[in-house]
Amino acid sequence: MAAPEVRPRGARLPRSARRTQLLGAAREVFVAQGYHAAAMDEIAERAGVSKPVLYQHFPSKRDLYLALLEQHTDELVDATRGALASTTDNKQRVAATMEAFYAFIDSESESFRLVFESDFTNDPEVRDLLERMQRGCAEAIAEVIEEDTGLPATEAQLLAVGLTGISHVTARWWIQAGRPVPREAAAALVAHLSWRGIGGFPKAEGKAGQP
Amino acid sequence: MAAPEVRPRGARLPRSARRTQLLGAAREVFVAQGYHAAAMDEIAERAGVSKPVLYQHFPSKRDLYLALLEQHTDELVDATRGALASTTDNKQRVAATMEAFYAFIDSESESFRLVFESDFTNDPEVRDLLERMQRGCAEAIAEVIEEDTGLPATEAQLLAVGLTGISHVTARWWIQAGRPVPREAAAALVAHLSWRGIGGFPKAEGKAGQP
DNA sequence: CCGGACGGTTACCGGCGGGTAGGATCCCGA
DNA sequence: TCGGGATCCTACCCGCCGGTAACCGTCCGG
Repeated sequence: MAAPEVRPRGARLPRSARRTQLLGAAREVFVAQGYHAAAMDEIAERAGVSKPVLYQHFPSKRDLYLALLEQHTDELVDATRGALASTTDNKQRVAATMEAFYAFIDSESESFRLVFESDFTNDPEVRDLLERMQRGCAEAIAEVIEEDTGLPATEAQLLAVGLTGISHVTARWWIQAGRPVPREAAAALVAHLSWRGIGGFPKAEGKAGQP
Repeated sequence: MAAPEVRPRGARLPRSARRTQLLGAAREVFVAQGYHAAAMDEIAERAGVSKPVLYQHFPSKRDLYLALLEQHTDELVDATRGALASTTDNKQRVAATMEAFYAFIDSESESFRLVFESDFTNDPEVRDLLERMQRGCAEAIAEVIEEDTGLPATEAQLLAVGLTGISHVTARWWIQAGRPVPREAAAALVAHLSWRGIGGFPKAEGKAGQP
């Protein structure tokens, strides 16, 4: 691939600039290799720097990973909140949220892999961050559901989680299958599924369905 | 916890019995710790046996994990196929499939964690197994969708994946939240969501929704 | 009584990779 | 010109764990 392999060595950088650059290199490596297979040496090399420099900015591999992860989970929660607030028509809300979700997953950096394909979920803090993220997204959605349907909180939460599940799983499938349809089409189809259900699709002939 | 810690040492077993027992011990450890944190020593100890015995049955940690994983992915695909074949009414098909999915996840052994929370997805063969599993489930569902709606294969596949996504994500949430509602209720609610969509739930007052 | 197959054990190796000690360089203000 | 405080490097340590070599007891057929 023509990815920005190893950056030129030798250039000195002010502390904060170096830090963000290291985060970028770490993201690339963690996304490509996962937490366990990623080596600190490799992250350092990718950034054009030696390992101790990395440790001057982050106390441990784990902390580096957590910093990165938090950044991206926050991003998704914000995107979800934004999409929900963009309209008051619920059907459009669903569409907007799906679109936001697909946009998040479709980013060049593939950073969604950190969030949805983490291989460090054994760590309690990682679990906690991911759980928080899901709560953040689901509660925002559940609030709307609860308000508009009068369902009990638990049920609303379950439905909300279901909606995030649709987007999450279909979006990853869509990427992994090589984006077989345009992003907007996929998001729209999935939004339709979410809004009308699978029973809401037209029947071909006299097959079974609703009476 | 009162989990069956370490089994009594000293008993000799015929080869095949030992093998299945080792698989059981491995499942317990992998489920509790994940692939990376699990040590071969611990699996052996859990089975009341020494490490070389483990290696007389499985050539490597990776192979052991793969054997275990394949077993459980097959299980889920079969359950899905069974549920789809249990009726010809599509609405009931959805309900049955959800119920099957929830049953799979609600097993005592928590073996679903191997499948849905694997920390070894970096491995190509693991990826392949999981991908196969999703294809297996999704294609079975997509076949029905395609046949009944006349949608193109890709679209049907996307919808099918969406339905698996609902079950997968809600079921895990339901477990993680401490099973806040009975399993049948959760499965039924989620089946309703899948069939009618979020737009199919009753409105509380004069709020936005379908016109 | 004997040999060998089978199931099991202890004790060890080796490398990978996270983390660190100690020193070299360079910029900048006095 | 001369500290001194950044920034960065080479070189190393060491613990963990997957995997193995070599050996032991026991049962069974001849």
